[in-house]
Amino acid sequence: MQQSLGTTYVTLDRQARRLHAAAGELLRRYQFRDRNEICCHGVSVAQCYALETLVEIGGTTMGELARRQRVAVSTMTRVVDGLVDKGLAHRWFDPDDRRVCRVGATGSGVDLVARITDELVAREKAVLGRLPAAHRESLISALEEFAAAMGACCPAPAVPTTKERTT
Amino acid sequence: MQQSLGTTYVTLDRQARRLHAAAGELLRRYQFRDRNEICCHGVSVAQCYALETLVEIGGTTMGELARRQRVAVSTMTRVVDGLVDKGLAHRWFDPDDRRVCRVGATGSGVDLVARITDELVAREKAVLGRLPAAHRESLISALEEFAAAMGACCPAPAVPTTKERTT
DNA sequence: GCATATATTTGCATCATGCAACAATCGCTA
DNA sequence: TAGCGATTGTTGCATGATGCAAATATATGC
Repeated sequence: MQQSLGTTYVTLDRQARRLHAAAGELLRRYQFRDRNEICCHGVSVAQCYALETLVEIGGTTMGELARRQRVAVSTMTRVVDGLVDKGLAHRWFDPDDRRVCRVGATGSGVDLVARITDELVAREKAVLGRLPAAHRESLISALEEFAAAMGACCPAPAVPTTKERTT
Repeated sequence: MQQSLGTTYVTLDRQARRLHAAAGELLRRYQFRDRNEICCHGVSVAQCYALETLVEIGGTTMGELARRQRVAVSTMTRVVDGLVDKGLAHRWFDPDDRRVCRVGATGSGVDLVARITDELVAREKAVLGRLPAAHRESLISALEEFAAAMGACCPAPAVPTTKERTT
């Protein structure tokens, strides 16, 4: 396969369009899956994502949580409100800086995330099972590399409303 | 690397968890990108997706459009309402079956999709450019295969409110 | 102590989403 | 041809996500 500079560009353009299509399709499939699988557990999709992050990193501040989920802090306020109402998270002022709100998952929050994650991971397993075993590892590595490249490429100030300082 | 039956299962479980994490991360990045990139063009994200599909398949019915986007028909009604209000799509009754509503993109709809798609594809190109050239093709193929496997695995009745018959 | 910066919440508006009820139409059958 | 059930789509209603701007509370620097 010989490539001049010109065909390289054409190839990249075609690849980008295929990537656009495939990623969009994947996005919709995941959104659909999440809508259907998560809500039966009594939490919304956004609440589940936030709680998952809380469990994963073991508690943080509102700003950091919003940054990770890539939503406005005000949105995260309401998402966490819901989690607190349901007894899945707790929220308290940081004694060292009382402007800061620290958030953490409660015991039942941890349990719920475990249940939901197990369910979703089981689905991932089923999908992986449909792929040739030799393709699985490379798919996952490619996804990880891709997500990292996207993060590096689209800087994303992350917290739109207030400037977040990289501590 | 030797594998007993036991370690195979362990590996699959670990892979599924990595897949879950990577896909979730990717999902959030795309959602964030779409929120920021699409809305400046005067359409919502859902409207843009629907319009993109309309352009791609050259017009269809409400039910089919809803099925492709994996949302309820009632939701799609409102999304298309918005597109029609903006002059980006048109809607008319099918003469052969007047229950059916056909939808299509207008000229300005086609133009808008072209503008937005170009912008998004340019971003995909930038991301691809950050990957080793040798990885690009395999990433895209893997994504396509993965999306297909998800579709085959999670049947997804597709239209939640009304039962869709596989014609 | 006061001005400024930071972290978060609240008010407000927009939009997505699903379900249930309704409306219009089609196809079939008596 | 009238009627009945199925199909297709829209509307009313409720829930929830989202961002921006204003307000609140606290910290920091002078």
